[in-house]
Amino acid sequence: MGRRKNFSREEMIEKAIPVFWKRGFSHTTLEALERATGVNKSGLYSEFRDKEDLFVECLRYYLASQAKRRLLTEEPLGWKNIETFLKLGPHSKEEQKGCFSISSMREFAILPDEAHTIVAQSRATVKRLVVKNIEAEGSRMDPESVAEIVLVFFSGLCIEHNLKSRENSRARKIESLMKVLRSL
Amino acid sequence: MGRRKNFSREEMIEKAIPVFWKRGFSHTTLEALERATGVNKSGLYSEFRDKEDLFVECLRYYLASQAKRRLLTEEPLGWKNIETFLKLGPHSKEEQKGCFSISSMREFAILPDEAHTIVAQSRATVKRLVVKNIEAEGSRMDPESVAEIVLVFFSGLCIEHNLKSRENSRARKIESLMKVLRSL
DNA sequence: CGAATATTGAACTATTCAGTTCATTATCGG
DNA sequence: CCGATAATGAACTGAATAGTTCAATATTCG
Repeated sequence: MGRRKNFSREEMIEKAIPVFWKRGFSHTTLEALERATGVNKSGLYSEFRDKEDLFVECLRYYLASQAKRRLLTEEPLGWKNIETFLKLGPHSKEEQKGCFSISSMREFAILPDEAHTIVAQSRATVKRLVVKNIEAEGSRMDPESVAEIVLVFFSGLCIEHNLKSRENSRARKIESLMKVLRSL
Repeated sequence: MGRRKNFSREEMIEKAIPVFWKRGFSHTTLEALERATGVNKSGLYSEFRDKEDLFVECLRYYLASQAKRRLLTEEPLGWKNIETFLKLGPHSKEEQKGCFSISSMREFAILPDEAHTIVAQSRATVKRLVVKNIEAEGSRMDPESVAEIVLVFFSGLCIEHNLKSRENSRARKIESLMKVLRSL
């Protein structure tokens, strides 16, 4: 045997995500990725086909790790989960604002179809979970319709993280929506 | 006198908008701008300081032209205007999906502060108009809160235009929300 | 026409960046 | 310690791209 790797694929992905997240695909340079991961181009290209491949893997990994948070599967199902999803789903760190997946939608025009597919799939899954939580509350309105409202609102929240608004203003918006939803 | 210009600043801006809108600032090349405007670099740089300057002017122009549509000031004020705003505000053309202003939010990290200011201002104006329309309906809920829901929902709708969903699915979402709002 | 003025296109520069190559260095098992 | 193997860093390549310059060309007014 020879020398062992001292970085893992997973570590690289984890460290690359904030870079892509903040700067977008187009504006992220290989140099920035080297700096963030601590792995130079040689290592980078030994592990990933190219920048695009790394990006897609980041997206995949991000969505998987979001799913692991189980924001929408906590028992008992209901409005509380949806509120948590809206409050804790979008991130607020300087390097990671909103949702990586929603942010990358803006670049679909220049991203491979795969990115599109991954995001669409994850979106479908989230929607199903939201529907389940609404059904559990037995609302008078059609759960599908309410779920769609929640998802669009989530996307809006995420993208608005780019605006310099205060944390409590976001919380207030979520509370307003939740008040409306619970009254249905 | 000498030869007259055969392009106007305004024409250039109008033709540049779809390019920036579709590809984003970062991924838009000068060559693409030359092709779209029919004006070559010389002319381009005689009229604008640089690519960034042109982008900011596009943003400004876009927001002014959106305002001119008066989607939210049609008398009588009320839910109907808000519905129109949600339905007709976001565009659906291949080159112009959603809202140019919302889309450019994704690139705030690499755009001049001016872009941020312009968008924030326009947003404040739109919010005030939405509030007025809600007040006109005399809803039981706080108009400010409802307006915020509408704006976040609008942002969400715009960004979701990047997804390949059908036109009628968008219409359905808007109708669901309007049904909820009118019931408040 | 001719002087004045403006546009245009093309060539040029300098920089940035994705991606490649390779010689050097480190670490492994035996 | 040795031979095998793999990571590493640095130099390199080629293409793309923002921005500049300027000579050639077109248009205007008198």
